[in-house]
Amino acid sequence: MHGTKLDEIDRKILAELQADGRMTNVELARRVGISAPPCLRRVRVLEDAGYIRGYHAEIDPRSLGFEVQVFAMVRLQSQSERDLAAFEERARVWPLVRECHMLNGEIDFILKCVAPDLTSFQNFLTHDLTAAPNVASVKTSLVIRVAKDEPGIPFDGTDGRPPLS
Amino acid sequence: MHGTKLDEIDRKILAELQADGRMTNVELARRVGISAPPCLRRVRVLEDAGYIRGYHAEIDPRSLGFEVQVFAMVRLQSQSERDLAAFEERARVWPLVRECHMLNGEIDFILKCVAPDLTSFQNFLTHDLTAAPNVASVKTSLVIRVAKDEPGIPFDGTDGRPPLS
DNA sequence: CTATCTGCGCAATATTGTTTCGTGAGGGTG
DNA sequence: CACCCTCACGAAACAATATTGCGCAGATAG
Repeated sequence: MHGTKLDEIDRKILAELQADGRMTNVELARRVGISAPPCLRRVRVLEDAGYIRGYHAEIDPRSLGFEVQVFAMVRLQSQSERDLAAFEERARVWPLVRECHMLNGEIDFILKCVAPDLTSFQNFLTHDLTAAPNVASVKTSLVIRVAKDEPGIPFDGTDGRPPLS
Repeated sequence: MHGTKLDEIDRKILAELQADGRMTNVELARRVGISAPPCLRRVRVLEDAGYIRGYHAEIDPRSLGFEVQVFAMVRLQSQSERDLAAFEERARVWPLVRECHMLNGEIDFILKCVAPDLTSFQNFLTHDLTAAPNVASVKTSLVIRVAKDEPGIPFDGTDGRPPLS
C-alpha cells in the first residue's frame, strides 16, 4: 500500500477530491495540470492502493430531522481484548453511533452519536449504552454548535507538514 | 430549505449517495427505482435545498503519513460569546484540528486532531493549543484504534427512526 | 367533466469516462 | 557514448454517462 510514493500531482489530486469528490476527471486533470487519461490512471491507482477509501455525500443531519449530536465518553470495567472487541462490535451495530474510537487514558471509548431529539437519545443511552455489558460509566456531552467539521487531512499543511510517505 | 418534504425515493437517494458519492446517476436511478432524468433532477433539488452539503473523497490518514489521531478536551476560562467565538476562529485556522465542537458540561470544546507523529502533535499542543488565550486546561486522549467511522446519518434506522422532516 | 399541476419516462444531444496507441524523457548497462 | 528498458504523458477513438426538451399519465380542484 505504501509501495508507490506520491508526487506533487498525486497530493493535489487527493486534496482536490477531498474537497470535491464529484469533480469530473477532466476538471480534476485541468486543476492538477495534466491531461485526462493519466489523471484518471492516477486516481485509479490511488483508489486501489488504499489512499482513497471511498466517496461520500455529506448530508446535513438537521435537515433530515437529526437535531441532536452527542459525544459519549465510555469507561469499561474490563479492558481485556475480548471485552474491548465485544463492545466495539456493539457500537458498530447501533445506528445512532456514527463513530467509535478507542482511546488511551481514563476514557476507554469516545462515541459520536446522532439522534432525532433528546428523548430518543436518552432512550438509547439508558436502554442500550449504559445497559450494555461491561460498561462501567458513560459521560455524555451535547454538541452546542460545530465550529469546524472537515474530516480528513490538512493538505494546506501550514503546520501539518507534508508527509514523508 | 424544509419547504419540500422528502419521499421514500429521496431518502434512498441520500442513503445511496452517502454510501457512495461517486455512483453514476444511471446506477443511482436503477437502485432507487426510477429512470435517470428524474433521478438527476431530484439530486439537484436535494443539493440546492441543502440536504446534500457536498461530496468528499475519504482519504486514509495513515497512508499519507498522519499516524496520530487525538481528541483534545478543552476548557476555557471565559465562556462569553466573544471569547467562545475567538477560540473557534483559532481552531478553524489550525490545520491539525479537523473538527471543533462546542459542548455543554464541564468541557467547553472537543477537538479532533491529526498529526504525522506524536512529536508534531506535542508541538502543536504546547505551542499553539495550550498557549492560546483563554484556554484554562486541555486533556488529550490518543486514538488507539477506530472501531467505527461513518459520519452522517443512519438510514438503516433500525433505531434512529426515520425522520419527520 | 375539464383544466391544471406535478412528476415520470423516452429520445436526442452534449459531455465525460475509458481504452488504445505512439512518443519522448530519464536511468542503468555494455 | 550508444543502447535499451521502463515509465508516464498526450492525442485520438470509442463507450458510457449526463443533460435537455418534449409528451404523457395520475392527482387535485373547480
